[in-house]
Amino acid sequence: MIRLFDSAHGQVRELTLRDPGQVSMYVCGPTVYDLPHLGHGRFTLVWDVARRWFTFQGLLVHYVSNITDIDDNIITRASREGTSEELVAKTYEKSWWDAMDALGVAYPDDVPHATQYVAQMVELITQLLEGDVGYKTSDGIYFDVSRVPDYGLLAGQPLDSLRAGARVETNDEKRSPLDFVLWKNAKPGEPSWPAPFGEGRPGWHTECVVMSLELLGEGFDLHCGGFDLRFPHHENERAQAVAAGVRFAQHWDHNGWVMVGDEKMSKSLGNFTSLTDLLDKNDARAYRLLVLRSHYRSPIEVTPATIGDAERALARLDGLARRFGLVALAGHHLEVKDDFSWSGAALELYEHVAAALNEDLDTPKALAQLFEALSSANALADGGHEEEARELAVALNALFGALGLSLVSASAVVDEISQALVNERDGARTAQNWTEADRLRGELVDLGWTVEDSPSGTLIRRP
RNA sequence: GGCGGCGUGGCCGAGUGGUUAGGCAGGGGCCUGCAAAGCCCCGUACUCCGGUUCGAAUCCGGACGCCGCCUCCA
Repeated sequence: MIRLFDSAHGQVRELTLRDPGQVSMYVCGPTVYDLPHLGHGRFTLVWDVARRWFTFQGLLVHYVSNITDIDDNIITRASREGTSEELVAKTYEKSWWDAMDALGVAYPDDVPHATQYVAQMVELITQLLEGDVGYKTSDGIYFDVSRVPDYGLLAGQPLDSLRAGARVETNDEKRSPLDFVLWKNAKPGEPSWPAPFGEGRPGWHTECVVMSLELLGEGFDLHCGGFDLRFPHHENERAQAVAAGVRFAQHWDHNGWVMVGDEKMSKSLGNFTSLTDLLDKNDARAYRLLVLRSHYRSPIEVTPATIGDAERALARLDGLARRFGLVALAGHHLEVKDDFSWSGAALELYEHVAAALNEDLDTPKALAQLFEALSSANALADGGHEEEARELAVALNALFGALGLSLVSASAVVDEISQALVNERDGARTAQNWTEADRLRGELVDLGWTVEDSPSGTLIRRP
């Protein structure tokens, strides 16, 4: 049984599946008008981990995440740069997938682009207009939130109190400040599509509700995104589905914020803002580990210090991979439990990790258990219990892989000069010429190697 | 104004009323020719004030501080 927080209920609930053995999930993707930032990195990592974990346990996951390729921000950028909306979207979508690649976020099963679903959006809006839930103003079509009895479910507040706090600009034509735009009338020079109610383009909230239903069908299982999407975006998606008489997501979940200390973000302070930047400077796995280390609904702080901390922890994982010659897993491949064998300490570890992850995706708890097992594996090997140690190490590799973390044992290619120094040093050590051995170690270190002695002789690797 | 969250050891960060979270950094030890890697041991923390309880970081009340959402936003 998988239990997961449900934003619609404000508590952890069992994730009941529409089709047993299958999970249908929709994760709100980016609007591609700029480089991806740390927040994008977090939400993609969090839900990538959920997807991987569901898959690992044997569930068939249908994972859909969209690209919003038409939007005010895209239009603004295109006109500012004197280029087309299409080119802006293409450019930043490329950056998006490059970053996802680097992060080891697996490609979704489906990636709907908003511009490809305009016809279906027009259909939905037509239906809402017919029911008088949608209404015309001079600049477009709006949705009348008062027509949805439980509007405010995801916000956790009734309509009245939401309205009281509304900071939206007053628009005399709107029936309520909370009403949101379904369709924006075409403006000269902006992309637009034909519709019976007038040429224009869809509102953001309409895009996601249409795409998720189109690809996952009525009453799909899980709808996720960042905390800020809870209201109004997800509230409004849901409102449209309710008004259209369609069963929508059965479970809602939202991940927490990325903080960058209380300092303003700026390059001069060494704070990272763009994901692209972070990935240029650090091991991408460090961000995944950082994300896994705190609960997905808590805020996390991303600073050079916390990233560095995670990178050093990663070194221990890679040390295990080196010691046991483990093959790197994860990446684009989603691991499945049944591809590994489980018994003894490995099975026990799996069960503990599964218990943690199936209780609201408690990755910190799972990680604590994995790190403890990592020490055990090394201790067993130190004690000469090779078999047991190896079994545990293989299980650890599988479980880290289930979370999308690759353990890397491959050391850099050793050039001829370095290899000659290694050979020389082994000779010196055999001859017990410690002075010479130390001098040669110094040379290797100067060449940027980390030098370790082992039963089989000098080992060098890149730190 | 409404709704919600948070304040834990040097740092990050979990925590279901009583028994070790975990990681990083630091100290000691084992191993090693010396190192590195690895293993073992160590810090006895929980914003403050009351209360409930045999017992609270964990429940209740209050104070202080911080943050998020109510507008585009991951």
